[in-house]
Amino acid sequence: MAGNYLMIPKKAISGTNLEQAKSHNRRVVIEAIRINGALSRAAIARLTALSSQTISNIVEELEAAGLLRPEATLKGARGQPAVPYSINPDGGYSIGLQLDHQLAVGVVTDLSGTVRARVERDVDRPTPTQAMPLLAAISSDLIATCRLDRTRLLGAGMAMPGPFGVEGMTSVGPTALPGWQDFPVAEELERLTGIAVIVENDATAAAVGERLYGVARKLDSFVYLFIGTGLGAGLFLDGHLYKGRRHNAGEIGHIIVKPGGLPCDCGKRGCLERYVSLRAAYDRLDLPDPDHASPDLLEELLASGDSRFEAWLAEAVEPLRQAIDVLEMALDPETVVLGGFMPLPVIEALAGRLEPLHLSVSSTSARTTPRVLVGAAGKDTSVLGAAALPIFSETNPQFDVLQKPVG
Amino acid sequence: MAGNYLMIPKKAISGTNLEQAKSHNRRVVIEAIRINGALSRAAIARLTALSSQTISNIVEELEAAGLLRPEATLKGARGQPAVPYSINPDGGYSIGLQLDHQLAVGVVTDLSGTVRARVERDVDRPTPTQAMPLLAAISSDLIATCRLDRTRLLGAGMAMPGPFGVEGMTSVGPTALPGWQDFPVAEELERLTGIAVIVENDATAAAVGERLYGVARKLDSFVYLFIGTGLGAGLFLDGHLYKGRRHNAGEIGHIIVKPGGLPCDCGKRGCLERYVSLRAAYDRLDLPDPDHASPDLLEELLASGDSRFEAWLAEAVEPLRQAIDVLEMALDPETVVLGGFMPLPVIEALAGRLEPLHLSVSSTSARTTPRVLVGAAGKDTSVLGAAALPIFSETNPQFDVLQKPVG
DNA sequence: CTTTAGAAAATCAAGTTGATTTAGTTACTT
DNA sequence: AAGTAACTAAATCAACTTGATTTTCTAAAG
Repeated sequence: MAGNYLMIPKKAISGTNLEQAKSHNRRVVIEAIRINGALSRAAIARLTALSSQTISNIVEELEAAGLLRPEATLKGARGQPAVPYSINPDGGYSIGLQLDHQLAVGVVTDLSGTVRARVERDVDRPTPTQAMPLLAAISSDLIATCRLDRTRLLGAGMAMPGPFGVEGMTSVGPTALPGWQDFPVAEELERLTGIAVIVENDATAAAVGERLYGVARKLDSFVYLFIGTGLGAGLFLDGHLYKGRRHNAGEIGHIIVKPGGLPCDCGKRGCLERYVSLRAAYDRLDLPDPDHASPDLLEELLASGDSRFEAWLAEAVEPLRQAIDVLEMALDPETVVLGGFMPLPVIEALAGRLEPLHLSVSSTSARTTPRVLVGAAGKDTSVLGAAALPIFSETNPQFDVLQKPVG
Repeated sequence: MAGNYLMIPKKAISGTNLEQAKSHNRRVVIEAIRINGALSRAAIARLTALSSQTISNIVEELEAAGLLRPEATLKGARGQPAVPYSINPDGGYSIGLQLDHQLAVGVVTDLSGTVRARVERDVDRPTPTQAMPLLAAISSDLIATCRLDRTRLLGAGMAMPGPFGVEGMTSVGPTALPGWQDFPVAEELERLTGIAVIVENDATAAAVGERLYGVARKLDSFVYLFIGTGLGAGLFLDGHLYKGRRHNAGEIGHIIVKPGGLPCDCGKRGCLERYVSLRAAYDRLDLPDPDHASPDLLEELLASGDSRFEAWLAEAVEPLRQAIDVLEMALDPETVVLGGFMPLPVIEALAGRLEPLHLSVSSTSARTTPRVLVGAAGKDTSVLGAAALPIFSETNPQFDVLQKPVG
């Protein structure tokens, strides 16, 4: 009856102890403040169901560590006035890196997500050997221009197009970056920079950004639909980032929305990203050199009311609706957030034409959020998200934190 | 920048303490044994990264509580012989209930998932007022026939077709049960039986069953594709059951696989479950009374090589392939498990015709499990899964366990 | 065949950690 | 002056850890 595929004794989920519990509680405190804004100790205690004494101790520690800072005492209510605490932006910094077909971007953000420095370099479908030194140079530039306190650097996050490590998909076609299949990006960047690096696809990074600082701040389950050169989704489910078995969850660019439709380099026909993506738009416009077109062009064409661009818009809406439908049905999220490299006005134009959305499990009158939201971060969404990755991993309450490191 | 949709202070994730940690560790021990079979204390300690002393204490408690029992001492190796502990089947019981268009089934299982009693009643698209007393009667029958020790009853699980509470979908069409929209099933059953009830859709219940006792025992992330009257998926992701914001995650019966295809009662055209479901098969066979057809008929037609049934099979394969593709792309699971009310030979016939599957993120040579597996539980899969629900919720390590009950 | 060394499992007892409890104290409003 | 809410300090408690010890076996040596 049982599956005999894995006879190796599976490593069990590991136990926890007081130390892990404390780490969890610290994260819970930070998360409570991040979601709700400045909070007094008493308020945190109420929200987290921890005793006020425990919260006092944790807040004291976090303040000493520079992660929290007291705000002006709140007078006007009965009783002893409360001292609200907020997250100290200077409590930590993070480097965000983004690599795409034509652009490498790097930013430094503080704990509040504010950009402290930004660097941009042109690239042309870079291979790992070209990109690695460039990204390392970008991060040392960033550190230098900010005169960054390395001890306060939480790490670096990097966003790049997925999928990762799929034979016949990762390196194939105009929406993929060639030569990256199975390249150990994080390890190599860590070696070059000496900084801990977290690599995610651009959609996942963007999702984390929106969750920490954007429209998804209070959401437990949402999907970020990232329209870039290709198209992918970042999944934030039940308070956790869901990445999938091989880090490829959300790679829905190649789901079939029109059986027998436009041929795709992956070998299938009618893939979603043949209709909804920068590349799809470029192709539809019959640009002379679609490999080197810029998203800005689309913004201009939209503003000028270009008829061919309008035709693309019209044709893209139904596949996009289907993508949203599929995501809603499969994941029943609180909302779907739209964003990516596609210029904001174009995203908004698409969003504006979506109604009526398909009937789905999201079609209920008892909603507190709209079914579709436009992301807050604009076209830097994936670098900002990348920078958010280390902050997220250091401060978000997660199941893993409760697990003892085994070995 | 931030979303202003929820100005009510969001309840933060809550903290933890020693008590929660202990509860978590107890679950971790049980889970380790469930996944790996009988384990000595020392082995559990290694697996869970807890100290052997801690494990000794926990095992002692669990044995005293009747949840674990010692097996024969393992001699033959050096050192003091190990005493393996396994889960005591009689440590607890659970009631599983299942309701569908034509059948209500109830089972009692023990902690090992073994069926101790089974009851079946015919129904005909029952409304809540018809079904509730029937289900209550079934559970008291079960308790009586087993002479069940009520103190060892962990609870009851119930599986029924989804989606739940979606206007224009829950109660519409031949694959839905009418009159159940917004009916508080769990509350009502609890009131009638005095037993704690967990309600899930049949696919989710089946997923839990396969995870506890079936082919998915060692898997962290998988999808159960449930082919019943309609079609839905149960999602087990990163060691957690993912249910979605409104308990409707995985309701992919109404994703569009053939734009402009067969009309569906939900108002769309080309929905998946118009091609892959019991109902789809019945419809394709032009049965005189498809509302009262039985899955057994399909098994007979398959065995006899009926040409119309073969035609349905042939037509169902591509939509099924697409469904698997969508699930793989969206969730990058370790595997997709096939099952449901569709008779096992038919499931196997479908599975046998699936190759070649679409290229997806699951297409990689570095796999330890096949992309598609057939579920182990057969057509009782959803009742057995339902019975597994309370056991799962009482014994599986979950994030929530670490959270203090607030209030 | 007996003895002895070695190994692994299990236990014992003391020690540590961090949340909770209890009993205040402080600093406001009314 | 009374009341209230926020915060603090010390003592308590629960559960994991540590390290030494005991138990019970196998394997090798005599």
